[in-house]
Amino acid sequence: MVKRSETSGRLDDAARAGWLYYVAGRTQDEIASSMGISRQSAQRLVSLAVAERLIKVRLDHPIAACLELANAVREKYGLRQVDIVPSDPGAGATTVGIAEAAAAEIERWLKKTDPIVLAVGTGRTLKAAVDQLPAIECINHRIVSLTGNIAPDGSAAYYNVIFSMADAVKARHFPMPLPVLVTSAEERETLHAQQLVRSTLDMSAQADVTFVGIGELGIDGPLCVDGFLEKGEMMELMDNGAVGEICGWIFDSEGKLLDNPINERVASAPIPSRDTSVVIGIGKGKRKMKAIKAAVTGHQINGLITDEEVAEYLLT
Amino acid sequence: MVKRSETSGRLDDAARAGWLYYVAGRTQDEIASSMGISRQSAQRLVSLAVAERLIKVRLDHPIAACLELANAVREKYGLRQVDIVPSDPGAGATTVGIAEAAAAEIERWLKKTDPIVLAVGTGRTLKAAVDQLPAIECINHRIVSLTGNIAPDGSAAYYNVIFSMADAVKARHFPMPLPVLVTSAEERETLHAQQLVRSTLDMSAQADVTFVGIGELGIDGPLCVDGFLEKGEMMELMDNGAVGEICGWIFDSEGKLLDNPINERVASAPIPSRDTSVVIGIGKGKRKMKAIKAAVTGHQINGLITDEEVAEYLLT
DNA sequence: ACTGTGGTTGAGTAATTGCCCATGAGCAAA
DNA sequence: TTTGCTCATGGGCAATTACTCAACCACAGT
Repeated sequence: MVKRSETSGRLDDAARAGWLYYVAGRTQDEIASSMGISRQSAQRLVSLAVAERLIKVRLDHPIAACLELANAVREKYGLRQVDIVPSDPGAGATTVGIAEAAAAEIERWLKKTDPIVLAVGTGRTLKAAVDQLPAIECINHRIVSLTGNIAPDGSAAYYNVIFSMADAVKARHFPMPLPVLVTSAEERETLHAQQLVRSTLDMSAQADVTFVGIGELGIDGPLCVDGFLEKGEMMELMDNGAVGEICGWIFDSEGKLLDNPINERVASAPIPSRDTSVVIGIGKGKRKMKAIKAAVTGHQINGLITDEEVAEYLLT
Repeated sequence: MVKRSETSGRLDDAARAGWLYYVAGRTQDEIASSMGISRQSAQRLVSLAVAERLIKVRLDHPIAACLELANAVREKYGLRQVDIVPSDPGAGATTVGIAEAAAAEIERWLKKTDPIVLAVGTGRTLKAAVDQLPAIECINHRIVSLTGNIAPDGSAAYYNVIFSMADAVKARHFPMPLPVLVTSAEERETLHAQQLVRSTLDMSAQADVTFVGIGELGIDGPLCVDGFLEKGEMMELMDNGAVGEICGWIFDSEGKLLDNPINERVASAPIPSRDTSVVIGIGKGKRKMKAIKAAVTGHQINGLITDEEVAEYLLT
């Protein structure tokens, strides 16, 4: 039995219980008696292990349907890489499944031995993916955020994922000390000219791989919900043909960045080159379908992680 | 509600069901209805996915390796219980880690409500473990020492752990009022025939659980250091194949007790039955490896608390 | 010392899952 | 066509697990 120091002891016990349950296949009763605790406590430890993401489950079998879809989507849109996860008919717009898949992909990159620059955008889906990451130590890599970490109300933006990532991944990380939207193009110029910002922007342009969430527009889309845009602004954007955004950059149904006042105020770094690096978009669900189709059509991204439902839509 | 065609393999369905169950966290009922099959079939698919190793579970925590080692050691040597603590490469032959683990295990037994007889041996490791015990009150239990409490020079032996234990644990405790080694087999008979000794011996034979240290031989081993044996005697023993001792009982590399004059002079109680009770050996470190391997091979013990280093050695 | 708060525990109970078994479909051999 | 075999199926039920709740404990702030 591993040492039972007060604080870390609980997680140790949780890990032990989780291992006995999932890996060794013991029942919770057996675990309880072997650890000298009650059955209920054993159950709690097991669910704690799950809640703390100590237990990672992955499916080691390419579901043929998903593979076929992935291939078809990749060919049709000329993408470098496509991952399709099964749709979960019950759960609606949640991040279940896609987060794990994205985390696995991120992990794959981080395990490379050669130093890489990994850029991340923002969004709930990406946040969920990052939360699935195990602890990794990769001193050689650098992680850079494409988007600002300051919310409209001045607080640190919750969905700025680089901080969550720093918790799990031991690597140098470079946040972007800017708001997401500034008040004018001129202000953006000024801010971007600062030395600190400048170097972060330069680094992001050299990213080897980039993970971004794909956001849909609409009055219940993230830009409105998180208070970046007013309802009125959103309606106007949509009237002008906007269908989605990546890191705040708004694009139309062809995937072309819109030439409008909002995009001039976006303080995010430009999306790294799709010619020389891998830019993987993450998103699923009916509401994001149009945005995703636009993003792949206009080559805002050259990699995609999504679900069956969206994949089938992309093929129609 | 997608009906699977027969052509798509059964394993695909299993993978899908397994994914929905383990990754998406749906119940088997939900999976059944979304795949258009009965709940039972869904259950079968899920267990098929597990049986076919489509589902891989891993524990993302440092103790995972220890648990796997423990399982492997337990199976290989047919032990009832094995605890492995992480090796601390910095600390050499100290009791760091293992003492806490052993204390936790002792505590677990003492917390039982049904009255038990707990027997203890001797040794530095066991002493360190007992020192880690918190104050416990357990009037119903009895604690009995297997070994004498009189050192070769006539003083009370420091490493007789039952007195340390009595400080922390409020329970009736029964030391063994004897030397560890007597001068001859005849003297042992005489002493053991005494009423007081007799009853303690009888009680030790009924122990529900026993904790013993595992001692290595050698001129810097405990038997020599504590003055029980002369250098010359030790060398002779080792020439005769002795590799370790438990409570003074010396055994060879197969774990068989040696049939020699020293063992005839050991005044300790016999090690309680490994068929009807739990006898947990405690020890770690390179120097004890051979002794530990012998003890588990010869079933001198049926439980083990050790460290990763020894566990790996045991598996070679 | 008092008290509220956060966290843990075991009991009880509802939900979920694992497994046995009778049934019947599919199929090859008689 | 019949027989015998295999195997998937769903019903039923026992085992197992998840969740709720009240009680309890430790502790920080009056």
